[in-house]
Amino acid sequence: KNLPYYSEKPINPAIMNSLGINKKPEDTRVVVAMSGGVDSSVVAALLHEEGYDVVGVTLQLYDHGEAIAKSKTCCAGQDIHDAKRVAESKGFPHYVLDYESKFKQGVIDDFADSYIRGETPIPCVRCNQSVKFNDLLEVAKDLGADCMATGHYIERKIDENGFATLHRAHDEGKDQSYFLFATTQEQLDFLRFPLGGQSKSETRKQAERLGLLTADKPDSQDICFVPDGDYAKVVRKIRPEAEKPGDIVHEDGRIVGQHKGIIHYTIGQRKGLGIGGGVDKDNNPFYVIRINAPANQVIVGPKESLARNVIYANDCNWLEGDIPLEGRAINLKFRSVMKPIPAVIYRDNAADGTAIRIELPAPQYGISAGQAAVFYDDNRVLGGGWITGTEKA
RNA sequence: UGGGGUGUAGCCAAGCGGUAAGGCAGCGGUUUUUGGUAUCGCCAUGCGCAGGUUCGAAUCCUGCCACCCCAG
Repeated sequence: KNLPYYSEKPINPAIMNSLGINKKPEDTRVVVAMSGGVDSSVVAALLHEEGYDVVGVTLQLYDHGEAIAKSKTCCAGQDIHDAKRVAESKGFPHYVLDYESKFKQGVIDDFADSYIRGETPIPCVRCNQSVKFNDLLEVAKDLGADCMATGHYIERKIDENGFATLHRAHDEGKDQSYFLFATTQEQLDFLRFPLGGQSKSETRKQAERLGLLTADKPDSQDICFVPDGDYAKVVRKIRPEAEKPGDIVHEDGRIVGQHKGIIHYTIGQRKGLGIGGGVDKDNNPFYVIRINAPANQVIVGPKESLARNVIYANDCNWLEGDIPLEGRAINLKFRSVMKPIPAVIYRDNAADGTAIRIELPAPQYGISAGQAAVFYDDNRVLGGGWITGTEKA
């Protein structure tokens, strides 16, 4: 499943429509994944304006009662109504699919279990990976679509051989490539990201020009299914047994405080530990260095103790022809908001072929298992994997 | 109850007669479709308590209290 995949038929740009399909727009059916926000609304309205056979689909992902009041959400409550009204106003069909149970199994449960293991999950990647680019994409195919478009800020380009490649968005501030590293070549062949080449402000302007009621909706942020920023509450609800208080242990072995339960912490975290001065000589702040889930301990230490120059990752997705065997120089992001840094990846032959070792020339801080390591060649997305551990060599 | 020491914000701590540094923690803002980081701002009308000296005391004096150490 993680083997490299190539399109059967290379695309000839000369005869393509704007979505890269060799048909007239009116004969091209495109399913637009509409979250209820500005971006996907614009995508749908724009394609409809171009004359495409647009079908809007919105997934209902989680509890609609609780989320209605929250403004920066997607895929629930008010957002579903907004998507529907955009479709109605433009006159293209729109469907709402109940994916609550799939979302719970594929995203929310994984989120909780990851925290319980002492990791730090990225539900947004899981969501793209499972519900959106797997399940919804299948639905789109069932609907007879030629492709599926989303409002993600990421660019899909056709290379000189006619194959689809992924690239960071032009609007660097909005680039979502970090959250889409798990997109497979097969999925990429079917997907379209019309906003990847434009800025958010352009999208807003288009929304206004098109008269969309979502034009002024705030950007979504935080985890969509966490209503008030209290993600621990979500974990607690699913796994009530998960929140056991325990010791905060200094890396030298001293017990320096009590924690509220491992799920409240992540590697690199400084705030919220409640450990005051006098523990160390210089009153330097403490950071979470490690989370020992079996012992129910949070291990803290000075910032230097966070330094790492080796990262291990597995379940890697590769969008380039060859899965790198050894010593491929790439640029790395292990956080959504960071400038890519140089690194070298080595394939781990001992594992199933999707595990790798990453070496960093300069140490980095606060890298947590459960997060993603995403690889770039300049702006091209080469793929990425899930961080399983780190090392100070 | 012989000797010595220390008592400054939740914690560490500077100041040693001129009107309370700094750090940690905490709180708030900014940044951000993950956690987090980073960054900016706020945070002691009062220095164990009570008197006294002085124009002026956390700083000097007296008494008391508390804790620590060494002797018992």
